[in-house]
Amino acid sequence: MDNLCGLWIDGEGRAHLTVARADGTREERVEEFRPFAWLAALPGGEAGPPLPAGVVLERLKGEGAFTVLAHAGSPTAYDALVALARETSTALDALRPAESQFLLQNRARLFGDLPFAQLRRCQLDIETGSADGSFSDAARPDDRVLAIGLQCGARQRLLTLGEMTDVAEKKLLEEFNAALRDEDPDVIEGHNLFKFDLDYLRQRAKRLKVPCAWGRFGQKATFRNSRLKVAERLIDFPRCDLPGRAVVDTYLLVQLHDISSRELSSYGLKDVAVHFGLTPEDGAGRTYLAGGEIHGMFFSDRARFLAYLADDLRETKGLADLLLPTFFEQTRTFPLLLQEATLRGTTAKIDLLFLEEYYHARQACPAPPEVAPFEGGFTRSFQEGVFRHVLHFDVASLYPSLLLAIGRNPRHDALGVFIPLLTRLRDYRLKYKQLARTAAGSDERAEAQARQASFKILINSFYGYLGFSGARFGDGELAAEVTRRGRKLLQSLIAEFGKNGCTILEADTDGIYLSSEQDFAAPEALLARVAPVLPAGIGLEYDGRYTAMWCYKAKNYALYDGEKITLRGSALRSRATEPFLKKLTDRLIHFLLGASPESPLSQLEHYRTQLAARALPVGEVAKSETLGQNPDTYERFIAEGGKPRRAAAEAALQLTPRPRMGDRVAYYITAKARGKTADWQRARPVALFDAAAAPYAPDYYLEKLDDWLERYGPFLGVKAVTSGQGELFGG
DNA sequence: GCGTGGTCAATACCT
DNA sequence: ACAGGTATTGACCACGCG
Repeated sequence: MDNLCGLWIDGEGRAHLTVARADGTREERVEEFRPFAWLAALPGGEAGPPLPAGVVLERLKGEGAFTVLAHAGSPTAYDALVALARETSTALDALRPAESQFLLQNRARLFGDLPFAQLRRCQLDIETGSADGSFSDAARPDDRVLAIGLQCGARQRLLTLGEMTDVAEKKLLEEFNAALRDEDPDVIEGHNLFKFDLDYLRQRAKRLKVPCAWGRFGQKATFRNSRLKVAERLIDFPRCDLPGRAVVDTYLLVQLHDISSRELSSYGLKDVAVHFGLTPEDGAGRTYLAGGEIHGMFFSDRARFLAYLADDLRETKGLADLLLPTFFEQTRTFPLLLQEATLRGTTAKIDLLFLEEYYHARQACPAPPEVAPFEGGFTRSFQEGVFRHVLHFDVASLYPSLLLAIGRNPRHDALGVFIPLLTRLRDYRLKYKQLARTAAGSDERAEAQARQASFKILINSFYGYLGFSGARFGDGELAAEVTRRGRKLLQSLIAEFGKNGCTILEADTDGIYLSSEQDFAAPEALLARVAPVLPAGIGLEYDGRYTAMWCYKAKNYALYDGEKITLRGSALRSRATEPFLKKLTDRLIHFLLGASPESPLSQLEHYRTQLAARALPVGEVAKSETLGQNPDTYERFIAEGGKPRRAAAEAALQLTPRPRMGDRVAYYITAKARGKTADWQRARPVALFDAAAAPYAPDYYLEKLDDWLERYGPFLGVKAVTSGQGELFGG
């Protein structure tokens, strides 16, 4: 079986395919490609202007915003079509990139039945030096690329700079081009390679007049500014595309992974590698170099320098081993490139499956609908305080199950693609979930596990797709019907558990925490008594039990199972919280849940003393926030009198190089001064901490301790006392 | 100039 | 550019007070 491992549409409109042969080698083929686009009408009407040469129009079946399909025989014809559409004000909708058009048109997918282990992967990492010891900057002539590390399967190529000259650096960049050409990888992986490695190499290559010929078929890289949405925040990065290859940034994959796991405190390679167990916690066997040491080590101890580079490559590969298979699976499912699978959202992916059917059926396509705001899941905190004998139940795949139970396709899905697709994906997932447990080989089990996990994510996003105004086949009313049934269902469960003598503690969307001493030993029996209230096709599951639960507020609670503590909610685990307050809250929770005999109050007093003496490290008091906009944008905004001003953004303006949107900025608050009272006027980056000239303001942080006590004291039986500490440390 | 009480936007989190 | 719901924080404004 021939498996497609690379695809590129050239400027002449030809498709260049890289196909894996059975022996693992790669073969190139060229195929014809006819670009296409959807049009809202015949350009200029029935008696409109003549069509450009090479353009063929077809009227599509059915109703919809796009009733005409246009095929172009060449890129020139295609450009003429776009121009004609613009001149005649005819809405035109084209899939991007062209590679997706090709895949959709041929019902083809990348990788076919290629095992992940046979994907030709290459890790990349560069080390750079700076003439003056500061952070290396590609724009400075004398800051240089010292080494380029490539790891391709078992082969490692550590290319190094021969001498500190332009000639030598140019030679290094040329060697890199040659190495990539020889290894011919399907994928290039690196940690933060968009924002650092590739960007740095691009700048040096431009300066030294070396082409960035890193693509297949001898093609050059292209760069453009792009943006990725990771949960609530946007990340800005200079995207790099290589014809015929995928570029994968594990720094982005790690952040996408952390949306659901939320266990990472830093996204840096070294920390993440330890978290995932790729390197032992004590760093044994791993060579570490501080940023400032790298340049010197290149000359003083080359072996150590190279060991460090090799370890970076090893960790990067380990990360991609864990995080890339999901996207590899998606690429086999959707008509898109692997790189697109890592950088695009779920809407784009689901849209592609719809459009593939509509294209081949020659059916008119809708435009995305208006979606009115609608009510979501039922959420309520029923109790506050500490409870014992806690059980957790939840409904299995609530929203997908409800969608299938309703069985209705979105309003504009004339072909009825949605429900059959969801059914098929669910059946696939169940099949692979089974295989992940029972398959003979461990590789096979891992592959099945990756598939089922990837399908799970996809299935769960179908509901969100319906409610999104950018989804071509969205249907807000159907989404609203799903949540309405979900609320009703959860409330009937709450009532039923109540009838069975349980104390309901907290309910959120599809799950219920309750306390019941008599059922604690036999939760399955309780489940059997309650489950009959559920409609067919909806299953309730017993998910776990806990010796104690502290209920704080809606969506904010802590669980203790006798071994470990689980925290939920922004109040209890926000990464923006000052570390010393976070530690205090952790102590409180351990104490309340019976995991520790020590009251947090002694620690609180300790903090008071330390703060007063400014003995607490600045890292303990600093807040760290993710930037929601670029510092340059913020600067322009305030220059025009924009408000409100923000402490984190003000701190970002003080840093060089300036951080970007999506980066985290840690800052502390300095002393109050005349005309400088607000936080934003007193904020200073931790990176610029100066204990003598700009120490932190103890009174500011002592006040935070008072606020903490006022908020959490009642759970310890402490009445809130307002102290006058603030006056003692002013100025 | 300073505290207070209210609104609003931004951020981080949950299912 | 998948959804809505909740908690928290800080900026800002109007206000009263001195």
